[in-house]
Amino acid sequence: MHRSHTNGELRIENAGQEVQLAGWVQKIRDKGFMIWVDLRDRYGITQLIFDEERSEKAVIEQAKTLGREFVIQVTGTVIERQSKNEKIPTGKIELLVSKLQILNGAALPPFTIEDETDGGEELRMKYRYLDIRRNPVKESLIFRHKVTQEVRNFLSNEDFIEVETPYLIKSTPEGARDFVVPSRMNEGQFYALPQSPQTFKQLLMVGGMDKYFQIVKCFRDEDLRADRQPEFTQIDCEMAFVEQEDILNIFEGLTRHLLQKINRIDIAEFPRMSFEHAIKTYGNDKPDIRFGMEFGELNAAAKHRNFKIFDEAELVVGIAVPGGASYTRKEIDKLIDWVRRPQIGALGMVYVKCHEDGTYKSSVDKFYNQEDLAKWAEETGAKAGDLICVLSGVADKVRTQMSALRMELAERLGLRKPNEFAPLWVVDFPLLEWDEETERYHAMHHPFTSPKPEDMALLDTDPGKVRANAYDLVLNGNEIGGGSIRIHDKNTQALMFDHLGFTPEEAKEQFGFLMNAFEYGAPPHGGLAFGLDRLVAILAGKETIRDFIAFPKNNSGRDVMIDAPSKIDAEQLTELNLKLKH
RNA sequence: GGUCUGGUAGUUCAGCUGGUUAGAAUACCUGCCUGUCACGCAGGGGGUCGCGGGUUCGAGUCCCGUCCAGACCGCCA
Repeated sequence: MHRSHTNGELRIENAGQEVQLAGWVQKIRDKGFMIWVDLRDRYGITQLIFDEERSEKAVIEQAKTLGREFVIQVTGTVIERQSKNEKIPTGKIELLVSKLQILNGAALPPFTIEDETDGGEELRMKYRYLDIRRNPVKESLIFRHKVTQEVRNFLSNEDFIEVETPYLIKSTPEGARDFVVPSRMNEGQFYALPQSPQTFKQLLMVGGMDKYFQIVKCFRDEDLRADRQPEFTQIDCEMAFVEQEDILNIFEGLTRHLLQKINRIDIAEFPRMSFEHAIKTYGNDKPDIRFGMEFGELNAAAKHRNFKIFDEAELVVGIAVPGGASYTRKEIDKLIDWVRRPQIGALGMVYVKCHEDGTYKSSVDKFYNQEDLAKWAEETGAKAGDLICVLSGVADKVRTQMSALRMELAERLGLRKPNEFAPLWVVDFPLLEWDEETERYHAMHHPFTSPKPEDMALLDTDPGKVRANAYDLVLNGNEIGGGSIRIHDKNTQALMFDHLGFTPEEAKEQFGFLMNAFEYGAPPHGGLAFGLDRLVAILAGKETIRDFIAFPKNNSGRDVMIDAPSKIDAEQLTELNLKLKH
């Protein structure tokens, strides 16, 4: 078994050479007098030829037994093609086969191994190893490799050290549900798989590692989505002796580096936006700023005109839809239906058409005159030819609804261009978030996040108002990274746990190791983590992260290829001292 | 935990208000074809309509249950 070249390599200059190739049979075109076989490997396709006149009969007979996806090795002479194929790099040559060896036969694949496969999602996942033979999946995995390689290059050049942290750690009730692993040697006790290496990277800072990173699997036992997997990869980073500004600068640099190396794009603007501004202007904390359509708050110009719905609303907010004035009644009704779907949950939508002649036509002309509507146009930035969409209600709900509408309209208008990139930092996140269910404050980021010193006084009087030294990196409407300056002294950390409703005993039980470490000279530190799967997908201009994961799980957390999770036998249960309820 | 959509040939799908022998494309098999590369032409095989129950003279089609898949809400510090 030997190959002298790959299937993507041979050119017209190689004509006359005797070579050995190996790979999979992509396609057989049997014309009777000649048989062509496309031989495929990771690197490309080379056409093999078996010819009545030039090949030995035995070799032709052998070629007739080939099937799709057979693994073969051939020896032959590179010759110039009579009819060339300009579409592939090897299209000027073909290999006149003198010796054919079938290394392995193949059952008929359940779907076609082509760029546009006929296979559905489930089937492709069940036979993922066949799916990976297809160009789009193969290229996606190679693309991911390039991204991680560039991440390692950049961070290593910046003196970061990659350190591995354990996967079998301790369960904590904060945050997402843990995946849990029973311990055989410690009866009745369990490890948890890390939701992130958070505490370990902080301990590495105490250990003097200064600048750390790790490309690391994390695990969260929560329900999945198209872009959410139970195990996913983070680029996890932490630095000591830094302030927020230092971290933002380094990772702005990493983001620019990736866009430069991977996408050949130099980012001009890399804005920073406060959480508050993002919420008010875009209705969420991960704004897509590739396009405008910013919120205009219309309370002043919409209330006290006897329109009851707006008068009773906490917030009236509008956005301008470019060119939307030409929408028909039917199209607008459809839009109204769209915002009224339970997933969005708006009760209705008011609209204003901004005509070219400077007049306005609204669905609420009974209550508003042209002057009022002109004011709305001003607030939303609507120009002649635009449509203003207006929603009202409880402020945070309206903003969420309007944000969904903004994204949907931008999608329909083609404003979310996959090869355009607009990164930004969202900063000054609130430290705490009120949780209706448990009726207490939760850490918005995590309990190790440092409050802004100037807001410390509010911690007792108005905890919801306290801002954190926390930041998110947002790219094209996706949160791709988030982090914070951490608490590094014992007393502040104890205070935080207290505000989060931990008793000192609980805090000690769960995070005693961290509090202990803080007694021994913890440096000021902070960091962040990128979601690698999503980052890679976005850089590639794709929506689904699954193509960038070699062996992803399905909607219900199953690996349909290996059929996991699965039952374990009674002996294993006994050994682990476990008993199933049912 | 909830809402919605789907499950028909190896595969992707069509199949109308219930009505003869369930179709198309593609893949596969056989034959033909002197330059194919989405090859072409002729022919052929291929189905427990996810599973269980019900309504009906009659169910792929209607109803109930169930399983599986997908999208979303809740959830994801």
